[in-house]
Amino acid sequence: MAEAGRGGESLLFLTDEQVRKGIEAMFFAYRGFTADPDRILEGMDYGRAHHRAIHFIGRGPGGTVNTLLSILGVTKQSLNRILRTLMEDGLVEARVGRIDRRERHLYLTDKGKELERQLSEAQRARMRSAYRAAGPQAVAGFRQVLEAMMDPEMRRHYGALKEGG
Amino acid sequence: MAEAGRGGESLLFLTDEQVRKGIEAMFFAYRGFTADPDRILEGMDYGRAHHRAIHFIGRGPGGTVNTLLSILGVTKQSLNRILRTLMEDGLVEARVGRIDRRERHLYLTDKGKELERQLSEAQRARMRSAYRAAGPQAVAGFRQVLEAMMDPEMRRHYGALKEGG
DNA sequence: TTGGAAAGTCAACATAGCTGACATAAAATC
DNA sequence: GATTTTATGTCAGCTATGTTGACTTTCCAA
Repeated sequence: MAEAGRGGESLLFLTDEQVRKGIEAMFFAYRGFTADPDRILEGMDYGRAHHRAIHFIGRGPGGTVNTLLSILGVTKQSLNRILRTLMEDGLVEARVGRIDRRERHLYLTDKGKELERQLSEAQRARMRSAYRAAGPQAVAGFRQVLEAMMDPEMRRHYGALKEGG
Repeated sequence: MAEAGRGGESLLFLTDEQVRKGIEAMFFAYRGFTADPDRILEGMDYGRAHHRAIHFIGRGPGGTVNTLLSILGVTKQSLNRILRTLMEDGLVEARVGRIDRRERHLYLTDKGKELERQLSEAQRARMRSAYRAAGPQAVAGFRQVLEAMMDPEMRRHYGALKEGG
């Protein structure tokens, strides 16, 4: 790989080793990223899949099952199992669509919102602390790289969620 | 949350919304991050766990099972199943320790190196392309935030892997 | 030399993915 | 009005990869 010593500084950083370190950074950081919610959920009958469903239902209340399906990228059978338990436990509510009555629109109940808040707070605390440690400029770069790493369809979903900055 | 309008610009970016977007960026980007190796492995009898084992054995040849265990953060029983199939298939070799004969030192065979190369190349291509799209400064920020997000023990492993810049 | 700790293995179980087949209801189309 | 398509849900069964518990082999130290 090594693109000759004289490469402009715009290319110099792309050594194989640098790229590998990026890969490992993603791996180790993702573990930290999920660690706190995982800890909260262990003991309850829920797992990471429940967390993801709760997160995105909370983020886009009234979304349909199909929407959630394409955000999460799992099969309907897999999602259905999760949703069923969440509804049975009264964390999520599915309302029949008024315009198209085949659709189910998903909402968090108060109980669901409470768990969402708890999970989210733990995860945000870590993210906020990482942001603080790295500084504003690093945060911008972080988001740029991650966005460039997404598949186009995921980037679409990502962009569709309401913006904060 | 909302830290009053007058917060210095060093704090202003830490709105709840910004932090949530960071969380979602991690989620969607990680999907892209694993997508290419997953595609390669589907059809073979291997999954993501095999990829991780192959990656870190390739990265630190001669490491013991215990080292790998603490890097991967799974139980030895879980790792053992993965390692057994990789050894049966002749991708990984375990050599009994010369000093402490309880230890097994792990190495990739030529066949193992070949699969490692193939997986790594796919993943590096995406990472490199994201790096290019985002630019050198963004890459530095990306790594800073990810590093700050790791649990300390993971950061230790991360730092121990040979540096490239 | 014996007993505990460490490394690794075997067995059994749980979670959450997957595919395939099928059911139901509603909407869209012909 | 009949047919087809869409959205959702369900059953059954498979796979990958986690888990715990019990066990063996090896090493070390009291």
